Amino acid sequence: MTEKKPTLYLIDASSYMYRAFYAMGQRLTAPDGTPTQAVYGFHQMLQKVLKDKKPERVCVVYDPPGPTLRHAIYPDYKATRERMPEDLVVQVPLIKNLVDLLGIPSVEITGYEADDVIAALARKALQAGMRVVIISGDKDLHQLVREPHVIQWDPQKDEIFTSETVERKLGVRPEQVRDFLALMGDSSDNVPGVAGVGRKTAQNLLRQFGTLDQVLSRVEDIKSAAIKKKILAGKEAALLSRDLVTVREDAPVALEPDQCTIGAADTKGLVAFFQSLGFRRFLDELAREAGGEAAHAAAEGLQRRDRLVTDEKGFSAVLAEIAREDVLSIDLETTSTDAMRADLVGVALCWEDHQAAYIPVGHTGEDAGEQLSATRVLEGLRPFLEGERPRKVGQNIKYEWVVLKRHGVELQGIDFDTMVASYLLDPGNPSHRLERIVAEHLGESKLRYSDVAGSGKHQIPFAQVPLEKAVDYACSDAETTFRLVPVLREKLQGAKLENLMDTLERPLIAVLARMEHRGIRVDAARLHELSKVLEEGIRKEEEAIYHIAGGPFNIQSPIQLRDVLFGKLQLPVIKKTKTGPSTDMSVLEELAALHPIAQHIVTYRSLTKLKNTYVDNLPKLIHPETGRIHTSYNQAVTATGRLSSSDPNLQNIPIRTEEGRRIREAFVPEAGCVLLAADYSQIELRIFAHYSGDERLVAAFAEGADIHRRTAAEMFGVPPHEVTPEMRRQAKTINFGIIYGMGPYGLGKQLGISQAGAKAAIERYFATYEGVKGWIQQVVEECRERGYAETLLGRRRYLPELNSRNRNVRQQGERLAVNTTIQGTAADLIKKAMIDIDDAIRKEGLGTAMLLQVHDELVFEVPEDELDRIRALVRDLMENVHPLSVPLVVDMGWGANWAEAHA
DNA sequence: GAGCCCGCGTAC
DNA sequence: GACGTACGCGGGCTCG
Repeated sequence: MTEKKPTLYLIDASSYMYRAFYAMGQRLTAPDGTPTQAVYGFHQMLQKVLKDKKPERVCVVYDPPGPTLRHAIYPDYKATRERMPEDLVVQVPLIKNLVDLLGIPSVEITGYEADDVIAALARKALQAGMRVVIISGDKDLHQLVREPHVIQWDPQKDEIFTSETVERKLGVRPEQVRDFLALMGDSSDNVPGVAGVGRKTAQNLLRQFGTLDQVLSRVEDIKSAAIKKKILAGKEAALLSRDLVTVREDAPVALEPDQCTIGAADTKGLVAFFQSLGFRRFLDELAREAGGEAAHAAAEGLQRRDRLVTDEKGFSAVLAEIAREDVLSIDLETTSTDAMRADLVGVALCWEDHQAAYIPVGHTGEDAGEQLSATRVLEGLRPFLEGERPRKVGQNIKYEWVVLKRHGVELQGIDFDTMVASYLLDPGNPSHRLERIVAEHLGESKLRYSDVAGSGKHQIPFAQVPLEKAVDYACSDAETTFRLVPVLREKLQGAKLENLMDTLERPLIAVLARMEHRGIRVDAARLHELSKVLEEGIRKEEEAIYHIAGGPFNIQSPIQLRDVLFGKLQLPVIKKTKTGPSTDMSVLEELAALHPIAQHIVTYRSLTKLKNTYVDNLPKLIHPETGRIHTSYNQAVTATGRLSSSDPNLQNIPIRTEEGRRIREAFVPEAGCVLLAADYSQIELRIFAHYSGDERLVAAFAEGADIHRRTAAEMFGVPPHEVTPEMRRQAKTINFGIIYGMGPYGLGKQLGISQAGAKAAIERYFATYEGVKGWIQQVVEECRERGYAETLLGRRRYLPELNSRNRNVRQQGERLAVNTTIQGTAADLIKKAMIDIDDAIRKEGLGTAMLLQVHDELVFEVPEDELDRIRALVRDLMENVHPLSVPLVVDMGWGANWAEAHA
């Protein structure tokens, strides 16, 4: 039996600090706001090493602050590196503290990079007869690999680097890595390498000559004259680069491999440490594994105390406590994510950190046992829910509002919504789910819905979830929401977003809830008739298409359609998508000149679109009890601040075509009412004029001119009455294109003119409106400096694109800067108008209901005798929502359906 | 069969 | 690669 050689694990700290910092995908923070994601990720990495390898000898190696020997050789070494982000800088001492608390030895030597210290320690270990595992993802360290004695391992990607894997990855053996990097250079460390020699050439040279020295001494043997020339010219640079990339083994390390044993962890210290950073998961683990009394106590302290309330006694105790509180977090558990169809299953409440209560009212699982009735619970809670106090907070509390309203309770005193707050802090983030918000702002992981109810087809209704799990889940929702409130409020304050929250988004919640709850009446019979008409039209188009194509096929299948158009019929490919030739509208329009099938496909598409998306689906969404359609308005989706609408989306109901308008005819008012549509005329262009301050643009709006006609007249140098429809169309396209940041290419495509012609048109536009160009440049620059676009009411959207080194990405950022400022301001204004109008309607006790918002349009259901009053009120509040340097103008129409209201 | 992506088309 | 913001449909692919 041979004694197993001990192994020394050398951890390259910087590598994992940076990676954890950037790779988490989300920003974690401690309760006090300190960023923590690098600490979190670093600890995860350490745990993986400790658990998987149970190492006896470990050493964490840090990079020292300040210059190293390499800077003496080459002052520009790592000169292109950006400085360590401040959010990471503050985490470095935390990480060092963590390593010490865990009892893991560490070393840092002034003037020597971690790589060099690792090499020196590795050499010592080999001499002592040990094996070495280098823990790092860094390719510079590949040069030290000498299996079986030295290997490199990246625990995060679980990648092991041996001679073989290094060769597969880089195309050279580990001992050639330094020469390889010396030849090709390393842009991340600003190592120059030989100009003109890249990865491939470097590989080929080393394959032929073995080492850099051989390459340089046998330069005459290089076959390619061009490469020979580059090597001769770059000899100095190559030698310098080799000095830079070579890991040296002579760092003065006092620490001996034998001393690198893990000491006892300071459990008490770790508990305090994890507690201060809010790492509940690690605390739990510590309590489970270390079993220290202190850890148990601490985990206990952070552990929620959940109360399950199933009887009158428990419920009255809860009510008595709530009565004394200022803030109440509420989360309803129900049978559906659709608030208009949801029945109550339970109520979770929280009014104190780390404590929550769950009151089941509709559990049907085997373990359900005694429960209070929904009616009883709502009656008991009513005074608190319908009063201003306690103030109510929730995650997407609009949902609670609608469900409660359907259960006869009108929620008042909404104080805060964590979803909305998270959205305001970073509207570009695609998720504002509670689980993600908790991870980002509390640094905790949370029980997920799928953890208790399963997912996919295994998902069970919440009512059947075992009560114990249900309590845990519901309480965790209510309680984390409660604790998020002060954290998010402070962050809103820090970002100057508190006012936007308090005066716009929060008051909007109840307005939207009322709109959703009210819904809009839809004439199903009318849609049914339309469906038949469309069906007949579709049948005819199908027939024509099959006839031309010489047989039936699925026109809705892009693959089959491509086959017919570009295979069978040999039509030219105009445009390509990722997967093949495009068949979209712009392509078919071009093909229409060449072949009759194209027009039929366009018509077929438009008819099936209307039928499938709208006509046949809207009736399915009519609520059985109200006979109306209740869309959901999402307040936390768009990057610009607009609302979005879904289930169904009532913000993209057709209007531009005749058949499309037939669909709007099916949206009708209640008997005795009319539908009133009020839309802002050219709101985005007006905002653009306001911001740019361009005198002619402002004057045009001040005079009430037809802006597209005016633009055409100015650009083409003709009097307004001589502007042709074609000229006006071009001007209109440019007006919109400018807001979207459209370039000559896009404008040319859109107008069907040459790119040169489009370029000239844009130049004419800028010459006409002299203030525009300057404002665009100014707003882009401001956004770049601040890091975000800002709207009139202070809404922010972060635009990291503006500092990208990639030109395309940067230009994209510039378009976003302009467009978000405009679009987001329009969103601010109509949201404020909605709040003002809702207020006025309620104050005056009117019977009118706001039903829909379509970005620049509001739709109301108005009792006939209120129409005059409402028209005046809506116009006044919309037009005077906020003073701008141009007037805001509202167009209105009304009638017996939504189409008529637009006439 | 569920879940996801793609191409496409509707709105502002 | 080139014009911003959304939602949702049908086809078709992947995965279990």
